[in-house]
Amino acid sequence: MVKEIENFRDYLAQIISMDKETFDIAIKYFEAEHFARNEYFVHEGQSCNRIAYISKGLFRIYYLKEGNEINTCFCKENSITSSFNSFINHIPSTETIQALEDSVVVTLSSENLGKLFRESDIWQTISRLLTEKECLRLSERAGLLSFETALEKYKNLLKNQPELIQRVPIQYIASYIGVSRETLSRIRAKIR
Amino acid sequence: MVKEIENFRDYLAQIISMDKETFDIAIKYFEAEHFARNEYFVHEGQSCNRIAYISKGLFRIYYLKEGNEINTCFCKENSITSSFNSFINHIPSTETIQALEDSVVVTLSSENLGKLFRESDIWQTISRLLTEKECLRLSERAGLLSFETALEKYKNLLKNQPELIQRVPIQYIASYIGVSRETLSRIRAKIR
DNA sequence: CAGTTCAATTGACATATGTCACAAAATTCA
DNA sequence: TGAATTTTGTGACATATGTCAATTGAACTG
Repeated sequence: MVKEIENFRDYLAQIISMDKETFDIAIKYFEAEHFARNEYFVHEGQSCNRIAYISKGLFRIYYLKEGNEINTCFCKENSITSSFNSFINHIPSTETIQALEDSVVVTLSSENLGKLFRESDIWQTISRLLTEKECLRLSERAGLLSFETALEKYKNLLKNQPELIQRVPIQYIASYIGVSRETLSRIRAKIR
Repeated sequence: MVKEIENFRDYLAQIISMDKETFDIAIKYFEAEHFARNEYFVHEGQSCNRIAYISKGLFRIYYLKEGNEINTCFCKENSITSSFNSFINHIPSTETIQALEDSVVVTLSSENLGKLFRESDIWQTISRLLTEKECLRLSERAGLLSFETALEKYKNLLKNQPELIQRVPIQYIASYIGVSRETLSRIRAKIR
């Protein structure tokens, strides 16, 4: 089935214009994979040697802090997910990535990405642009976490990523915005 | 004076190995600049069309939130500073960058960076690697800001960037770790 | 060097948020 | 469908932190 590959093509087309052939040559390096709900893309401690374009579904990234799961990111369809630090620097991942819904992804191993780098400069550029996107996301998140009240942070999320509240359990949302489960629950009661 | 250019060369050498000539060709695009203490590299609202390698000195990055300055980053010698989102996407900066000490930098305009991209792939790679570094820094910062007590955050800073406490006014440190000036002051009193 | 401004500290107090315990609701799965 | 499990919501309470005000200390300036 090639639908997910086509989705990936469209996704990249939004980032950079690219010859059909350039992409087609790369297809051999891609791999379609299915993740059932609750399955793991990578576990903390494992090296994450591939990146995934999410064609369908939803993942969360979290790490453990004193036994509690801290969610740092929710990655939905038509975006990229990976444990970037692990992927880039070939070190064990400090975070776990888990499917929250049945998901279909297109993966690319770091080995194959290396090959693509050698085959065409465009992959180097794509990689840079995607990294820049990730940077932007992270700085927005850092801004959100500092100096906002729990209420403001939740409203902010409602504004920027309203679907998440429908698709992600509230307990996960809580740690994502840096408040306790109970506090978030009370905030939600107040807003209604 | 070329000392700051040589520092920049050494800095890049740590990131990627590079022909002497490749760097030398690029030198014509670089510009050495001095910033006196309290001078601004970029103001909020301005477009930040250049990036700076800091050969000597210290800068802070901050934005205004309800009249208060929120410091998001301190950039010291032998590192890069810029308002990245503005620089990359050619949009007005949401943040201000100010010298905290007399500083000497090597700047590169986005226009000239574009030229370098066309002259040699290596600048594309360097750009990606620097962006990846920035990503890492940001995700660490996000981790620090969420789910740490004020005390933990301060201790963390002491551990990871102890010089900052010597070089940066405490009030700036406070907003950097996301606590009030007064709270930080009390924490410091307790630790001693 | 005195005077002024700015930065850091400290106290008193209000409050937002975390924690623990339990109840209610929703979801899962046999 | 119904029991079991998980998730969400509430209450009571403790506490960390913010806010406002006053004080002390340091740094700059003429």
